[in-house]
Amino acid sequence: MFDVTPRTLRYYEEVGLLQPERRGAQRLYTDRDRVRIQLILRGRRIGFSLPEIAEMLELYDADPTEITQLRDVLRRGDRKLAEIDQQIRELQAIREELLELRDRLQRTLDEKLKGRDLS
Amino acid sequence: MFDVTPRTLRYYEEVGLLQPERRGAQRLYTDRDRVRIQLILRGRRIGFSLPEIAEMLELYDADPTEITQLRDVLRRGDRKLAEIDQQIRELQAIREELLELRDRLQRTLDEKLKGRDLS
DNA sequence: CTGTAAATTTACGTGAACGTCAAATCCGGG
DNA sequence: CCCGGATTTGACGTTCACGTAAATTTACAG
Repeated sequence: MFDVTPRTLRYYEEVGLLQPERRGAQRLYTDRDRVRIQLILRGRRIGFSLPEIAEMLELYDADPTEITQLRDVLRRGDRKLAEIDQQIRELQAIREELLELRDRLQRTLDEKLKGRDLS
Repeated sequence: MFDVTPRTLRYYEEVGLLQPERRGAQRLYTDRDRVRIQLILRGRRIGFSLPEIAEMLELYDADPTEITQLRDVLRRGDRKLAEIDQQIRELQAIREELLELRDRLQRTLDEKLKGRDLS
């Protein structure tokens, strides 16, 4: 369904990212599990480690009854947001550089083509 | 200087990302090397593998004399750009979700505080 | 109940990206 | 030239995120 092997799902369970129900010995992945799997895979695609992803998932399923706990979750969420903003900035920096490089190459290509026309 | 161990630099050299000069047996890291090191580290921070980073570095130091080669480099650069744009989009998606979550938590915190005031 | 296909468990293997440690080598100062 | 500290060179170890193969166990049609 998500192009993921059973081994991977069991590993995610092993490290605490998933807790599928059991019907006897078989694992039952609920909608909640499927959502979490998608979040995990997206996190992996952008290079987060499984512990980092775990931090983010904890933000989601935390049901903080205590005000101090709630403040704590908010603080951790803000830290994560700052990290992500930083990462976006780094990606945009690389993007800018690649665009510059692209323009340079494009110009030298244009020159070479013009030179060829004149010959 | 960049908070990186000698072992790491030698490993990057081993896999072809760096080619520092030698004064006798000692490695001499030039400005060019230092720039490359920064690019490598930035790539690592945002989760690129060393082979992926190698691809990008090749784009920089390619000096394509042949027009076909130049077109090829341009094409590879565009592919990389597309990947990076995709990654930025995924990060922004996560960012949006975290912001939503943050707002929800903030609101329940506000309610709890209001409830406490009234008691 | 029984065979068998599927799911689980257990355990070892793997590639990437370094860490770590010892041995050898180099290199500048006296 | 000699020596002590720095650098280099293997070589093996480690962690993460799974892959893989074998042995069990389970589930279910007939």
